[in-house]
Amino acid sequence: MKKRSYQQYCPLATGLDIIGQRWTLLIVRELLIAPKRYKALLENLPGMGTNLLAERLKTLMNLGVIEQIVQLTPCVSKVYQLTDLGQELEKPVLALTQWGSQFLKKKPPKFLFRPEWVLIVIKAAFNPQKAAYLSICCEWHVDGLIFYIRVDEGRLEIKLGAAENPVATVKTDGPSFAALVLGESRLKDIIVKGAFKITGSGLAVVRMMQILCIQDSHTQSEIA
Amino acid sequence: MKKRSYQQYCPLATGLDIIGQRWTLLIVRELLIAPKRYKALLENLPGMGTNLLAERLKTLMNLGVIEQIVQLTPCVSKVYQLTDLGQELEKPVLALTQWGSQFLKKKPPKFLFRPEWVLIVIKAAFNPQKAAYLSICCEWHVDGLIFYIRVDEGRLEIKLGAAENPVATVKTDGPSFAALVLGESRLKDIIVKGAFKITGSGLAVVRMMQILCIQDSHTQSEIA
DNA sequence: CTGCATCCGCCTCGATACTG
DNA sequence: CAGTATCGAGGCGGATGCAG
Repeated sequence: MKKRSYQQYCPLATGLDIIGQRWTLLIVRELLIAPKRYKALLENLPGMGTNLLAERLKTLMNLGVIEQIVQLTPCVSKVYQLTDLGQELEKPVLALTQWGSQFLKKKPPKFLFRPEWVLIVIKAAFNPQKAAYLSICCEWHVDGLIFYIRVDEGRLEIKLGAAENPVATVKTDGPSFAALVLGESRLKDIIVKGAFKITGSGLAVVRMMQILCIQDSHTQSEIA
Repeated sequence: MKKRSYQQYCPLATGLDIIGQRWTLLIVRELLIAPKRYKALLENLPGMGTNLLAERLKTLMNLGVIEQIVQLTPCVSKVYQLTDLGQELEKPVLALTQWGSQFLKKKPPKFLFRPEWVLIVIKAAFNPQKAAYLSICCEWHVDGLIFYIRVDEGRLEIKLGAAENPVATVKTDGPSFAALVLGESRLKDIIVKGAFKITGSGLAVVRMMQILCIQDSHTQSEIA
């Protein structure tokens, strides 16, 4: 039960002592998307032993990174969620996500995929400057997952669930959505393939995707 | 020799497959400060097996994160340094550093300490808005380590070595420097203790430290 | 002396089985 | 559903050996 520590008076080493072990940041990723119950975490983290998950959750709770609460909607259940301290891990997670995305392209398609993870990529790649003077809200249905993306006054909002007043609704499949966001496919090609069904303003969707797709760092620095 | 992978089509998981193993990000931290030779890395990472360091370095080289070059100054030697790809890890490292710094305060003083690490904290905590309209360059001698910090037009520059035209030169010890940057001691108290010797403009040093010290997140959000 | 490679004991991890 | 218990395998840490 004793922990392995770097024993260094350094914030990075101290942080890694807490969230640097295997699987821990992936647990945080899952909870950044939404609070989840024990079983849901296990399902999204295949390969992780159930004992290890239990121990990680216990440790993170002791450290005040996550907490366990009783959720009332949509049904009564015990779920784990990030505390404010844990929520502050969003910045590091997004930074690592942005860095890691350039290695993703040549990955075998056998790997596990969840459309929620693409939402993190969008957050990581978001550039407020590109979104200036735009105000769009789209609802998405990707592999059964429903969420909306709202861009307004240079701010980005992504939430699970249906939107209130979307200007467009898009239905597509996970791989197409990922390829689009990662810049591996063009919107035009995916629409032609028929994997993209738009209800409402198509122009709004086009505009939004111009903002959300990953750009290479050269392009980004030009704009900044 | 086979690697353990998360097998997920997710940028975060992919990134962690590369730099998520034990010690790897600390190697990156060392190389973010300056290129180093094998032995120097080993000295700054006590507890790490020499075999493990060799294997990590090899892996990182194969992945294009670091490279080995022949350094000519100050003496001819083979050193490891970050590639452009590796340099892009600065953002994640700084983000994790900022997060981890709030856990640092109650750490036992027996832990290993290097003044270079404080430089990363300064970079992580730097807020361009606070530095607006300021132009200061100070040279520091901390536990024998010489470096300078330049603030100019909202930009921060930290480099090892002597400054060209510093408005002030400060000599102090590592713990005082760390306590100051981490906001655990006030500049006044450290000067009174005699652990702080300023040559040149004392006001410049005071101004600069107001910028460089860690602020709690509440204060930062007020300014932003 | 630096820059690794080899060997070995141990701790962590991953899979399965089991319990409240 | 939410964990706990168990155990084999593999990554890690320390000591040592060796070549340039």
